[in-house]
Amino acid sequence: MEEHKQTTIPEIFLTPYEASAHEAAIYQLWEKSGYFNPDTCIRDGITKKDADTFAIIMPPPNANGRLHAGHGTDMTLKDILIRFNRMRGKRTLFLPGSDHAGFETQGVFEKKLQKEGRSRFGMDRDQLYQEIYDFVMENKSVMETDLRALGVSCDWSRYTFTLQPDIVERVQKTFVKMYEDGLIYRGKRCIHWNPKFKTSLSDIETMFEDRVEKFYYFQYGPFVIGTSRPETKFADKYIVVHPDDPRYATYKHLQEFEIDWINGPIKATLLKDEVADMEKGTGAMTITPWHSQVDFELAQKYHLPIEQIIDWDGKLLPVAEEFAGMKIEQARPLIVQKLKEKGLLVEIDEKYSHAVRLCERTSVVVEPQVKDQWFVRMDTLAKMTLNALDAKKFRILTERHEKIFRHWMENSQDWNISRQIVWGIRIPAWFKGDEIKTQLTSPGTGWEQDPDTFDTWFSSGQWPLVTLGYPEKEDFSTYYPTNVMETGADLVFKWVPRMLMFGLYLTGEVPFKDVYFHGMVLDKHGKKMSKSKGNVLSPVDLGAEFGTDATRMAFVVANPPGSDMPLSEDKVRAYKKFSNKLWNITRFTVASCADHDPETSVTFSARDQEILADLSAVVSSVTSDIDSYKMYLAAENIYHYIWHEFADKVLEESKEILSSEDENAKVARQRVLMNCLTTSLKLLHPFMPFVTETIWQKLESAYKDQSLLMVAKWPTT
RNA sequence: GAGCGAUUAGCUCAGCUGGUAGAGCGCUACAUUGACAUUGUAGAGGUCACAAGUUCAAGUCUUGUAUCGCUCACCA
Repeated sequence: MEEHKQTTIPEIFLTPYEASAHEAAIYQLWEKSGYFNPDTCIRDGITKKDADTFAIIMPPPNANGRLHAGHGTDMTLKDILIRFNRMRGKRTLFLPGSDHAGFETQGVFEKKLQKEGRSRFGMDRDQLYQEIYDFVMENKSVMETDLRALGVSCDWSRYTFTLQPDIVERVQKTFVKMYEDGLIYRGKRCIHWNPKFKTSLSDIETMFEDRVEKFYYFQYGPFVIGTSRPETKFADKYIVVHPDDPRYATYKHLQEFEIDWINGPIKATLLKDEVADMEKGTGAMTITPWHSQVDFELAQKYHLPIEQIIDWDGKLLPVAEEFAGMKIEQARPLIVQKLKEKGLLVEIDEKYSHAVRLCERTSVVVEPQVKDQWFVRMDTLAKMTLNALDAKKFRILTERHEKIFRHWMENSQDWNISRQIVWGIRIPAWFKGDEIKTQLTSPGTGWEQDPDTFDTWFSSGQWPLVTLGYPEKEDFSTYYPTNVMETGADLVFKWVPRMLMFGLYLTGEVPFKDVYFHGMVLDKHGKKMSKSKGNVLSPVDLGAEFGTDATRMAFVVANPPGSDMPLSEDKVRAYKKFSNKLWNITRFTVASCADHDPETSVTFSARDQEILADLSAVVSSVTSDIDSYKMYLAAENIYHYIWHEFADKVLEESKEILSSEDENAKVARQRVLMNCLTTSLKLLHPFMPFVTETIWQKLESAYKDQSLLMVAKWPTT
């Protein structure tokens, strides 16, 4: 008997589970089957032609680097949903792609240029574009390899890149349509300017940093004004005070003063306006419309002249006279010194703390500048989106994020979509003198195309539409709207609202029904992962060391929607042990059932029935948990069942029955065990696809409804 | 400055519509050629941040306080 068992256990089970020995081959098996593509599933009769659809558009990882822990969570959660629904017989599409990530990629590339002692300025536009293109293509393939390593079951035949010609054309057409509909306008506004990378930025591409700096008080005629930026004050000719400020009651609105200023006498005018804050400093300020949004708006209100003080490189212009050509940091102390010598410096507050706006990607201090740019008018689109939310056309799974989302939507400013970089989709607008035309091809001789490109979010905002081939392709009518948008909470403003706005605007329908935000992956102490702290865990490296399945489990368990999750190697290691536990459970079960004939009829004992009922209960709870996006509970549930119920209790108590003389009882129990095993493998497959499929491949075909577990039928109760 | 969240066993966290606390890891003891030491069995460990309130009954609802964290914001 012992010898018989030895020969029927596949040899593979005799040594511990070694993930790296199986994963690549298993992925190849899946990919070769063609079943990542729903059309192939229909062709082979695995999925019914009229089955419900389940579609997820992959948030395109930026085509400029490797996958990080954030992607790990992201991809794992989506792949679980996809595998689950595929096994349930839905027409399931996971559509992959990558994003050119305009400014970010160009930033990465410019660093590379810098190392080589080169600069993009002065480079030919087409040459620069081509070089970045080659650079991105190289990195793109790395990213695709990483996705495969994570076991992501996406349909590679539908792979989309944001700069491929049909996508570019679609995005440009949207621009033209929006311009015609009055949702896009070109206007001179005070925008965020990055003087180092020489491009404008939208609000969401900037961030604030609290800094303690000097705050200066200067005598400005009869007033004392405060400023943290003396270098912008050369051309300030208007003082603003609050109309109710008693300190300035004796002065009149529009009263003029002859005063001595940095570079000599000037004529200044008093404005009384409520924007002035009486609590702030002396309650009096001068305005610099070209370099401040508030001041710019005030200048527009009173039709004041505006003048540029700082150039596009961040250097002072001739208006600064002796300081012209100087960088701000260099000029500031000299200007203060000069004012001090003139007796105009009243006081310096050394500990003034305020928020400084920085470029989110490069941490360069942003300089407000007035510039002609293209803007998307947000009011109509935001309202459209909020209406859809109110009408429950889509829902945000976490209440907290819904609040945040609403608040942002209600307060969103017009969106600057032009960028002064080459890496992106060129804006299809043409200029001839003061004339403007928006169309995809040149209107004729004498017309110059706008050199600017779109903000990345202008194209990725249309991602669900363009990937599915809006408006004419069949995929669009089949899979739009998609089921769920699962993405990082950091995209609650950047990406999600834009997809909703574009989707609703162009099709009248939301692009997805549910929005699932996952939190950030933190290190084991709950700190942000960052290269400088050296606490970064790469999903690919973790997968190589502990197995991809273990890594996936670590990303899912205890990771409820909306909250951040600490991750440690210990956690991953725990699930590596679990892979091996499952491996040994299989070894024991298969060995114990080697002489079992799956065709014979059996009579279950009361205990057998109880075991099967328990199994059923697990099936239904795992199913409903995933259905309600509680993957974190489902994963724990199936883990707990397999280890502490199936292995610790069922298998242990079965040992006696399996070695007993009661042939009927033994055969029935064997049937029960094989049932528990195959059902467990199915339930666990979405979470731990590799080890479950590896085992499945070694099971006798009589126990399988499909030769690939990936497309086996999800158990029902 | 505003908003939001968190505070439960040493660590990381579950505890849905209120009824006298749970999981994983860790720890302790014991077991070991018997599917698996990437193991099993047993066990220790918490006045659920603090204060007040509602209730027959409160981690669970209300209010306030404290600490931590996140996000947003045109403060000269």
